[in-house]
Amino acid sequence: MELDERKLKILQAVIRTYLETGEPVGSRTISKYTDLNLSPATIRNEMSDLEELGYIIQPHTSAGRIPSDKGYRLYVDTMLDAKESEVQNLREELEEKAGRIDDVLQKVAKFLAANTNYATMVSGPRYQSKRVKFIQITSVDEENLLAVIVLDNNVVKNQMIRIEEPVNQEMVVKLNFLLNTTLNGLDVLEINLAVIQKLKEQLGEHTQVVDSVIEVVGKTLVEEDDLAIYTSGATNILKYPELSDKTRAAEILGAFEEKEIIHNWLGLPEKGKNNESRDIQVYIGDETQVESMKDCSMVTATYHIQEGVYGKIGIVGPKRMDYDKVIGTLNSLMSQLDDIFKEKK
Amino acid sequence: MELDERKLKILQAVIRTYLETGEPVGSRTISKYTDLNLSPATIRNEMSDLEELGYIIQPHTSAGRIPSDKGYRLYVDTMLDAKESEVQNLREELEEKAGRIDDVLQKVAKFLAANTNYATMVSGPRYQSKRVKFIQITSVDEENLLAVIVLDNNVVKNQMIRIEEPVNQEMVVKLNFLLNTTLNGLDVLEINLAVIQKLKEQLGEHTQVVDSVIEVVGKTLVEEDDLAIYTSGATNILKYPELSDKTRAAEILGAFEEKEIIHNWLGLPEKGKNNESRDIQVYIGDETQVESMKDCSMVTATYHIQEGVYGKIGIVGPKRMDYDKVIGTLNSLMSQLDDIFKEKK
DNA sequence: AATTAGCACTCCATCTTATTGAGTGCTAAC
DNA sequence: GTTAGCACTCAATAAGATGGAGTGCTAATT
Repeated sequence: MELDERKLKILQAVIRTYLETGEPVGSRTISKYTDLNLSPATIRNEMSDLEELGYIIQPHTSAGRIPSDKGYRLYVDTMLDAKESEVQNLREELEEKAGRIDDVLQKVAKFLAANTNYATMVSGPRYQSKRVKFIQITSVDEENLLAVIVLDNNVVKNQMIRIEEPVNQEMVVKLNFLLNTTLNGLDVLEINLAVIQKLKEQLGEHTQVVDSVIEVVGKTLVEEDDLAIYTSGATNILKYPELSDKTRAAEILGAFEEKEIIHNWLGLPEKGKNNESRDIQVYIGDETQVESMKDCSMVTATYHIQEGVYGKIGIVGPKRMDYDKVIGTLNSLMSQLDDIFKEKK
Repeated sequence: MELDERKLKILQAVIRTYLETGEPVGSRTISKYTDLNLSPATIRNEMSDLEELGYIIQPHTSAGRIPSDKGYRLYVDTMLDAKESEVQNLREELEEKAGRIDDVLQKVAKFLAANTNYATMVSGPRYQSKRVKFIQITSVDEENLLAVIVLDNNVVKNQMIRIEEPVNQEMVVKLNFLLNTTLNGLDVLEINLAVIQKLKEQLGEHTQVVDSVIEVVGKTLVEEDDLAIYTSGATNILKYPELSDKTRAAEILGAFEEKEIIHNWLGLPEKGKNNESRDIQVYIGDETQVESMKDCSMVTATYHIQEGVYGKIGIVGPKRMDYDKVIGTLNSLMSQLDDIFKEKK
């Protein structure tokens, strides 16, 4: 059996209607909905075929049909129109904040949650390689030194170093010189115990203070930056009866509290099809690879800050999410974001 | 009518039982539970009195009784035993992280949520006055200057400043000198447009670059630090039937996504009674002043990092929360925290 | 050969109606 | 003052009864 034009139209009608109502869709509804002018009986026959083909499902004998994962997939891959959306208003707000990337991303998450009524999450940019550009030790007061480290992606780290005894200016200069000559240009991944040990040796005569400074600087450099994850609208999940069952909702909402979990979600491998030109991916039901999300869908998109520096945005909702709108909004948002970051660069 | 010894005992029994079960408590249950050896009939009479006094409530005619807000309040104020709790294990984990206060606080939130099964929130320390200790402008590369600002509470701010044309070393030195002499020791609240204007004037000959540097430094100083709020276990709310009604749950959980709201909650005025010696406050039902929390209770505690620098910890659960355990845990945790921060200081 | 009307059948959702049982208040006895 | 006894109330649960949306099948129509 083949999917002819008419079956496709009917499938589309079933899905569209279901997306709106969340209720199983019957033949009579479709008969009225479409421009096909077919009687319910005919529709029934076609729907029976569509079920046999695996695109729709009957929750129970005398109910209408709802889309299967396979049905959604077909819909997402072939039946969506490109649409413009209302991202414009966000633009200027973002422009203003563009300095603080974390603010921008938080705002993006909020905006998306508010506009789509789904749960959203945004991961901060991951820098692929980080080289030391510049290190500076400064004496703040008698008890504290301040280490400021600039990486080549212009990320700044700083770390107070508590010291027992005051350090004289000469020593600070010497330390700065040594640290810079040794570490500059090194990838932070290359900075290990051996390098630190070597550093200490090079500084022939060295006090305990110097030791600890070098140690702290080394540690600061190596330390994992924590996952920057911004979420918003997690509670939107509760708006959809099919997800708001208490245990399931608790699982999903719980996951939204754990940055690591979110990070994993956003790290899902890309599916073959690329919708539009942007890196927008859709995961339906089991495709999310997460048991507790088997009744959800997730749409992800990738934004780029500069070559090799990117992060992801994800939107989680029920399978009957308004893919059209979500993808449209994401598309539009992505191009705005890329613009903003490009300017800034 | 007075609250005699026996009435108190019965009230206590009602509350204790209700805390465990969450179900209205009947006279027969109490009759068996207490060591009073009274028949259900007698208990009934006493309970009738207790209801008249406003300490307990009958949800409907033929149900048992549940504590009223007034009943809980009496219980919290007078009937709790001090108890030791299992905070010890947390200690060393915290010690290790003590450097990064935000990590510590996040961990505290998680620990409390996991241990109490309620929703928890922690606000980062608020510094009452912030004076500039030290400013340093450094030239990072041809396109960027880096401003590092240390406040007297040892909070470090830094800000990249993009510049059009390279700045020579001499100018940087001059800038540093000027900024430090003018701003050091000033409270950030005192740094307004006028001060910045004066700064510019003092620097007789000044290029546009210098202008922008001063502007950026000023802005960075004045900018509100964002609210540091850490939450955990919000979804625990769903575990309590009396709160997991969809709309109510959505409201509470939604609030947990908004830092401002949390911040307001934690800023509630203190109630008269102080439980134990620490600043532990209990807000029951309407006392939270938040409509959507009228079926919740909140316990807050204050931790101190140094003189005048403190933050708050809050635990939100159903009215029938295990006050005994929560307060015990908080008490113990607070003293641990205060210790840790003191050492670190 | 495709479409449609008609009809019997299924099954969920909803409403109605018992039934149960926990709990109370009251009265009279202890 | 305490308690046993009893009638009464009311939520929660269970057990039918009803209705309606929807299907699948068959036979008639185009």
